[in-house]
Amino acid sequence: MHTCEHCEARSFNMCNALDADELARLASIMSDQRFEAGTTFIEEGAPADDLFNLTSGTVKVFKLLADGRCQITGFMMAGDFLGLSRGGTYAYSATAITPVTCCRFQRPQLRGLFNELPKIERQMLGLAMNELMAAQDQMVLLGRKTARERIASFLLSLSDRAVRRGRPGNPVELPMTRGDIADYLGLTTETVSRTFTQLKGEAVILLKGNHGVDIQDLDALVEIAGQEDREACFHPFDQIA
Amino acid sequence: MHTCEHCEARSFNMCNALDADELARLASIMSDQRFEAGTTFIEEGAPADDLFNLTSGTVKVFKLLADGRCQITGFMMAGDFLGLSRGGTYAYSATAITPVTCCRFQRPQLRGLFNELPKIERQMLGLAMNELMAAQDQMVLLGRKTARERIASFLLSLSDRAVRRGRPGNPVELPMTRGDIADYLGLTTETVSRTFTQLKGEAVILLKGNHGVDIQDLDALVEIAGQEDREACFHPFDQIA
DNA sequence: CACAGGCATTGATTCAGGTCAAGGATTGTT
DNA sequence: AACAATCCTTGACCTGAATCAATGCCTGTG
Repeated sequence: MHTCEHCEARSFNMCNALDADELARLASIMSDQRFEAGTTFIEEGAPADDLFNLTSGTVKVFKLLADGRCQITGFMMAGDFLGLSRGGTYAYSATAITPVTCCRFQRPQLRGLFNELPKIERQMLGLAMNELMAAQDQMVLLGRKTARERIASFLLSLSDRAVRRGRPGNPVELPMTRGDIADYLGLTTETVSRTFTQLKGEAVILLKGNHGVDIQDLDALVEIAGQEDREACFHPFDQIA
Repeated sequence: MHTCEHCEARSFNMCNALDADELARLASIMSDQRFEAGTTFIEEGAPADDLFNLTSGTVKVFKLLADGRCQITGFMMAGDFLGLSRGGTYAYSATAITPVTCCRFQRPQLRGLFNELPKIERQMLGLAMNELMAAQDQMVLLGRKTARERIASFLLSLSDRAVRRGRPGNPVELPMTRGDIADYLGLTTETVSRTFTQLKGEAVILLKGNHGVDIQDLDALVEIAGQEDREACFHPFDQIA
């Protein structure tokens, strides 16, 4: 049984602000859950009964067009929450790309807890704002960056996220496939592959099998990504006011 | 002097949940402000001292790359809030594209009010979630839709927003320039113009000068936009839980 | 260990949308 | 009314990334 006190995701998720008693209260309405790699546990359009808070593993969040085109709107990791709804149904689908553990909440119960512990609500507002800012960065990437810039930005942002979670920023772990990366960056598998090869040829990165990239020349990568505001990239707990 | 009781934005912004006393409390820390068309009143990177709540007019929110490429992340209208910050500085720039009126709050004071009136915080969480879902839709558009699909989706979403604000959904008002539309949809001015011309040629729309579009064949436009989930498009007050 | 199925790379070719360039239509100003 | 100044449209051409098509490489399974 998972206990919140030892949760490795605790320092950067919605539980962060809670003391031991409040944590126990939260735990009482929560159930631990595990999903195998490949499991789609949220389906766009299905009744949005639950909310999830990831504690380990990586999840892809995506939307599909009628003809099968896919846009991945984010890769979720420990501390991220999942389950946005629109009119009572999920706004997107979510599939585990590695084995995943998470806390599961039923909506009505969580709503009750919000009234009891407004701190949680505030914490979630902060998380939502951060996600909104990340979404805006992604719009810049999708609307205005070249394939090369997209790949460079992607590697840097994965590296940053790893560091923020207390893991090494290099080499970068890529749990997802080339196809997933393409669906996240608005490209095709082939273009992703070609761009990796190109950066490898320039000695900017080194490919370590299919799921790892060693950054050999960080400055060059930052230069290519063209995002002046790199360090400003993610204050963990900005609040709206 | 503007009074909250008669505010036309009240029914769809963060003040929605407040009673008369609470509204007065809010008004006490707020100042009315007006900006002429063309005024950039939020600059990315500047100290984020204020938060704004639009009451009329249209604002473009955008981010710039070092070489001048621009991505507009949203057009804000009555009821929308502005002023997201990251590490104490604004996360984007904002320019009025029509004359704009808004309520201005100083951050520290608003923070104090959040503690007093948690209802506001909840209301803002709902607004933020809605914005996040809109951002995800925009990622699908930017990453995976064709120019034709983008333009059709754009016209429909403007029409929907007008209806939600109690205005006619047709003809659609376009206060922004072709260049702004391009910067929002990840296209160029020329492609926007050509696509309008093409849709006009197919009798799907009718151009009414530079700032109006008459939708002649709504079904065709919906078909072209390819967004199955049109009616689900924006429950005004979905809450996180 | 072998082998099957998915995943990744690479090459050849195409095409949607970008770029460059020239007029035409609005809009606000004196 | 004449004018800039800006915005919009249209045309000709180009190019970055998509598509089509092999082939090679992992990785998990019996």
